[in-house]
Amino acid sequence: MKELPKVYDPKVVEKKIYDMWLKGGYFKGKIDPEKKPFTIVIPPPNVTGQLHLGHAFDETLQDVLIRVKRMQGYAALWIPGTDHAGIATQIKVEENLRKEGITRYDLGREKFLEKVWEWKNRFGNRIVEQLKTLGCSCDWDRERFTMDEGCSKAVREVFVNLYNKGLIYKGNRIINWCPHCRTALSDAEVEYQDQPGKFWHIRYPIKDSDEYLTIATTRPETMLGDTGIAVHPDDEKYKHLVGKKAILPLVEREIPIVADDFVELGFGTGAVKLTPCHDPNDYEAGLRHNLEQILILDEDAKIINGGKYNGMDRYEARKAIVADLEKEGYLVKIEDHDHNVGTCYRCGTTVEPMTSPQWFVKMAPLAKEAIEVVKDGRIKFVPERFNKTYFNWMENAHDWCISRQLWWGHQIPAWYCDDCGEITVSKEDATECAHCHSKNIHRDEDVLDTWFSSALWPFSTLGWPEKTPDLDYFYPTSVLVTGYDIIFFWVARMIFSGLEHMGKEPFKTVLFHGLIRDSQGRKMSKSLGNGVDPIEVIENYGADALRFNIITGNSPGNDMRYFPERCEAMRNFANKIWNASRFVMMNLTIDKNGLPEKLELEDKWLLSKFNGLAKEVNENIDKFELGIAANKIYDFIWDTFCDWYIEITKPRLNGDDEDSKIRAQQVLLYVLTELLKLLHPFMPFITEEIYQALPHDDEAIMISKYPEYQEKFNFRSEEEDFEKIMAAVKAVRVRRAEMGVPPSKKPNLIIVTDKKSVFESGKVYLSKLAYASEVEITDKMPDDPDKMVSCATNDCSMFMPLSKLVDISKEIERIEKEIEKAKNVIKITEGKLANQNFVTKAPEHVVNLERDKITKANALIENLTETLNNLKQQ
RNA sequence: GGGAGUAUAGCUCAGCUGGUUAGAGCACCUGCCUUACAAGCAGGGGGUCAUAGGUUCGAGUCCUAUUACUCCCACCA
Repeated sequence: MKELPKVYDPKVVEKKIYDMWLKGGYFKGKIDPEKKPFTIVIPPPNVTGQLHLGHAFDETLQDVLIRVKRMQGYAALWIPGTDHAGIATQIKVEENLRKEGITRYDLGREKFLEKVWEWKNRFGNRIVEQLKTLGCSCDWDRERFTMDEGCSKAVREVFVNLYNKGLIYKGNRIINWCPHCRTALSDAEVEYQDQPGKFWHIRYPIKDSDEYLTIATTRPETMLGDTGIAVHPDDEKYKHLVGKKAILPLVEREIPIVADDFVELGFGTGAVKLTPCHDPNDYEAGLRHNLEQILILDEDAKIINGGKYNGMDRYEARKAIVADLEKEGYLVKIEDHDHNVGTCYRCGTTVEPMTSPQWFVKMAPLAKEAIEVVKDGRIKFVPERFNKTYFNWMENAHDWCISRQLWWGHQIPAWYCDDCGEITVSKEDATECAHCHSKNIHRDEDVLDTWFSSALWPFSTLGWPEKTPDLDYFYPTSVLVTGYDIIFFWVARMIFSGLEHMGKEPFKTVLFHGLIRDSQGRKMSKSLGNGVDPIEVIENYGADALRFNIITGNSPGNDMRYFPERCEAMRNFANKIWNASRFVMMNLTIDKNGLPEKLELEDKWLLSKFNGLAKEVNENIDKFELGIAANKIYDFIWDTFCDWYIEITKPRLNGDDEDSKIRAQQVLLYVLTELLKLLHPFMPFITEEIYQALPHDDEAIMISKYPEYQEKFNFRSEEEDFEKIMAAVKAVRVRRAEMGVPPSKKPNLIIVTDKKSVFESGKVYLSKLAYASEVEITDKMPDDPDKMVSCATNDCSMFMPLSKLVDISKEIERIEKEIEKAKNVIKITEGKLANQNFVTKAPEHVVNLERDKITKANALIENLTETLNNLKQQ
């Protein structure tokens, strides 16, 4: 048998094991008509990013699921890949260029893209390697990238299909513009923050009148684009002004006053300036009232069409305009006013709403079935509460702005004809206008939103638009595991995309997890410097410890705090398994795994307990309660297997009964192996390492069969009998601890019981567990009980000649207390049973449990009273 | 303005469809190096399950209200 070191060292093991798996080809997802498919697609991390704890969490959940399913006999496939992450990556490369003092415009599109590809090739592998150190069992041969050939093909296919169906259109509509990234953003990419601001009250004179209207605004510079004023139709204060014109201060433009009920009565001054090009509400109102659209900001948020303010930055212009308004007497007052400011989710810059010619996906027709599919359960969200969030978003989603003024990404497959002005959209690169056949065409410069390609991930990774066997077999995927923070960005869009292009939902279940926060509950971020590098954790504690830390104590959809100390506890657990396995190996003289015909009471107890564990763990996993499952395995290994069963086998292994010795080994080996299998998805490395060192049937634990409930191991009565022995052992230990007797002091132990045969079967190990020199099992009380220390359970009274150590009066007191306690239990229970309602309405087994409780308590009282009387006789 | 979540031991959290005396890890206290493991073993202390009502034979678990914190969504200029 192999000699194992005393302390488990993950560092030497993990790399070796991972290579072994790779070599075995166990990660490969293979089409097998005999098997059911189980598919997961990885949420593709940014190709140039590096692993953070959030990924580690996400990937660990997926790896646990995929490993379990693989072991359960499914054709498991986990498709890995990375995302080109349009804005994020482009920003990084641009930042890098800035260090050299150049911008992307200096390089030009083509050269710049070369740089990005270089960057991608340089860092693209980093995160993949990091996933491997975590133990992810992805099918690396199928690794994909959202800008690889296949994905590009899928993107074009989708774009053209949707365009032809009228679900993609180009329009000059109001969008969110990030002046820093110099691109349009979708609604989802804008983060709103409450910021302290001001309310500037400005006086707008009415034409041909001495009257004026006062209007409050948080963005005075936008007045340059004002083309109207709205008041509520029922607002008595302003009714007479509707239809008249106001003179826009500073600009001197005449603008109409209109009535529109989007104006909220009683808010602000009751009059709203309308800037159709720079506010979504005003845009709509402008359309309703046929107002002129004047764009006053350019790509850098500098003023255009603003006369003397032209060229000023938006904030500079704000200052200048406020100063001018004041100078000319238009400024009524300035109030403090907090308001919600939209910021770019990538760079944090305040975005400007503005009209701009962009591409959009029409949401309403796509949303319909996307809502249906979750409502009717074809897609299940775990936890269910995210349904509501999802419905709310889907029902109200505006059209999705998909064009980005970036260079890194999928360039939009649309060509404009310089002759007839029509648009040609095509899967292949167009060479002529589809309308007038002019060769005089140029391609749209813009690229698509990153999430446009991510939305196709569940089928583009399987080969779509080709009709591949993979697609046929593995789609729809089984589970999608992701954080609730990208439900809109990604999950929602995958759902309508899958339905639209595949005609089938992209996954059956979505498992949402929460965010990992730091130990104080704060979000981990670069600026706070509170991020935890999982790679560092793996180096210190091992991937298994990290995985187990993350998995346990977490429930779906809830955020969790990360405590480094917990990794220590999990490393200790790994070490515990390691040493338990060492113990088994050290005592092993057999070289084959298999259970004996004959089983002792404790063997049956262990097998029966394990059987229950396997049942529960499978159930928990089916319900995605991975944390609970992991905890149960932890408890079983540590408590049931190590602290009880291993201790019990020691006398057998060191004893003279060769037959019993072998049988103990067989049970030890069998249960240890099964436990390792049960644990393997959670702690893949250490379980594989140990499995390889044990006599084993399968090539690798990761392709062995996942344990499940087996009726033949259901030994209920043996379980109960053995627990009687456990109770006795615990009672002795408590008594000794109370008296402070060290384990080295080993007295005789007399067990008085009417269940002699049960206790007889525990005789081999009772002395060891109860620190006794010898154990006598009898149904007669000892002659001199008063000279002994005693304790009792429901099934026995026990005596130890340690009376010198104990104060008789104290002992009497203690026993009386115990009797009191037992009597109290009886009182409460009898009260319950006296309640006719309880007895008739509660299920029978519950009532029986209560009855049983009384019987047991009575037995205990009897045992205790007997002892007490003996003591008192002195 | 709408929606959701959380509130359980000193700390971090489990507790599924209501059913024995509410659990774990860490921390704490006592005693042990008992030849697998001191990264360990045995024992222990510590909780009116946020508050107030209600449903029920029975509530940490279901319902209603309240409080506190967190998050998401929304066009109050």
